[in-house]
Amino acid sequence: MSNKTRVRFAPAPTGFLHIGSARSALFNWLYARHTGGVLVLRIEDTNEALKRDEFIDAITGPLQWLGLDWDEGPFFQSERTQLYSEAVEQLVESGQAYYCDLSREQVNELCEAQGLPAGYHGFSRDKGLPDGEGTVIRFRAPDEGTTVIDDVIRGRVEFENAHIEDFVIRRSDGSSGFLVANAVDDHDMGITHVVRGEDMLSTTPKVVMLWQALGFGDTPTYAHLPLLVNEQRKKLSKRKDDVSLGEFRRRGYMPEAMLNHLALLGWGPPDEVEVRPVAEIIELFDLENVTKGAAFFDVKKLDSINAEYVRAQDLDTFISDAEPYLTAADTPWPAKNYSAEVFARLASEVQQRVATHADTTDFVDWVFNDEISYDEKSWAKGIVKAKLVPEILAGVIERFATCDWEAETLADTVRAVGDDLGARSQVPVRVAVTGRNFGIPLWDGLVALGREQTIVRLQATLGRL
RNA sequence: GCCCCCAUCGUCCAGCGGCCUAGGACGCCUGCCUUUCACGCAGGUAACACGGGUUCAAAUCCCGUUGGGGGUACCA
Repeated sequence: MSNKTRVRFAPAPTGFLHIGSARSALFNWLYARHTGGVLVLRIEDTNEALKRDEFIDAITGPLQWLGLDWDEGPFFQSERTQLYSEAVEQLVESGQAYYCDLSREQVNELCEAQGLPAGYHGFSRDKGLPDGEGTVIRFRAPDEGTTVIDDVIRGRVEFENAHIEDFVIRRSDGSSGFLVANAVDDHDMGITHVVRGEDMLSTTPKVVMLWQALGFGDTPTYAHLPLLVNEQRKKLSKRKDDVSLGEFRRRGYMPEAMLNHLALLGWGPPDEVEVRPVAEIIELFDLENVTKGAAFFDVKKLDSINAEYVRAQDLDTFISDAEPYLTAADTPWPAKNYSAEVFARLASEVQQRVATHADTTDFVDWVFNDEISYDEKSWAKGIVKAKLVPEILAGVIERFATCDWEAETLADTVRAVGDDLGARSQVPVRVAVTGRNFGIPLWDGLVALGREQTIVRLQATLGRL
């Protein structure tokens, strides 16, 4: 094997991929690409309950969406159990592991009876118990010395061996635990750098102990990434936090923007240019520059980055990316009202204003919907607080009845009405016709809406005053 | 409880002993542009957790305190 960098992304298939895992995958990928190395995808399904096919797509789908490709795998730990069993066997034979028939409850009782703090305390260590039903195998963790992790991000981290109890490496159902699988696979797959979340830092000495006990030689280099946290500064949780990558995709975020934002969580380019092509991120990325402190995933920032990516699209791409949201089943307007031609005329103005493609509907709903609803704030600001509104609306209605129904004329007409009255006429008209006091330029939309419908809305508003 | 990690604007990142009266981005606020909004442009608000050292010099190094987080399973 060459001296190429080999990293791995090794998620447990526990449902949808969340942004924390995606960030780990991304940093592994960036490092692999930056160094011209290899990214291995490994599914850690050592637990019987995790071996479910539908969970695999939940991992690979989002990775592909983000554009994170892997070079080897996916490998499934559930298909490699023989290797783990052999390793466990080797440890038992060499006296570095032993059988134990104590249940968790029994362990707790023993602790209490002997006045010991909670923990295992090697109760069965020297009993020479045989294998049997309900028996587990525990690793004989060294009692003295320290296990040192030279972490690329955190520096030297020391664990006193005395603090590490004899942990289970084979469960009572005969399956091997994740720690052995981890050591065996990282060794077998020639992993040179283990890049993962900081929540794994505490288990690292256990894996290192196994690694040494199995005679694997030098361990990989470790790099523990800062955690992604929620507003309460707690590790992101699937249950409590809004973290599904698929959900962000559904909400219309672009994968490039998501990737860009994720890359900025725990890392920053030396030149402080944040929004940039992935090729440049790869070029500039390095594990050495990864931050130590936990980072909060701020959707506001994502919105801003996404908006920048959207604005940078060429018009046709923007239109085709927005199209699914405009023709979805849940649009605010009846499907039959939608016109791709009309949208195409309004698209460039919409593109400048949306944060995501999904937002597109908010800017054109008034054109395609039969009726509008007035936004409360807009009504207050654009109608209640504006002056001469009845006069403006009446004036516009009168002239709209007969003027050319063409964008420039409509703009001039509204302006003229305002000028004649010495008032600002656009906002009241805008609220009357769209329901809001902000949005794309009115005129092309009005052309599409039609003279009749426009006048109906202006009169309806006048009627409400 | 025990073990481990972390600590610069509200948020994300820069700073790796002097260039820092701490820089950029997002957010927020103001102005310009524009008879809407947005974009763009010009400004503004806002941070080195605290206490001791070390040093001619500390946001940067060391120790402690406080605060936050992670781990403590026959989950990964």
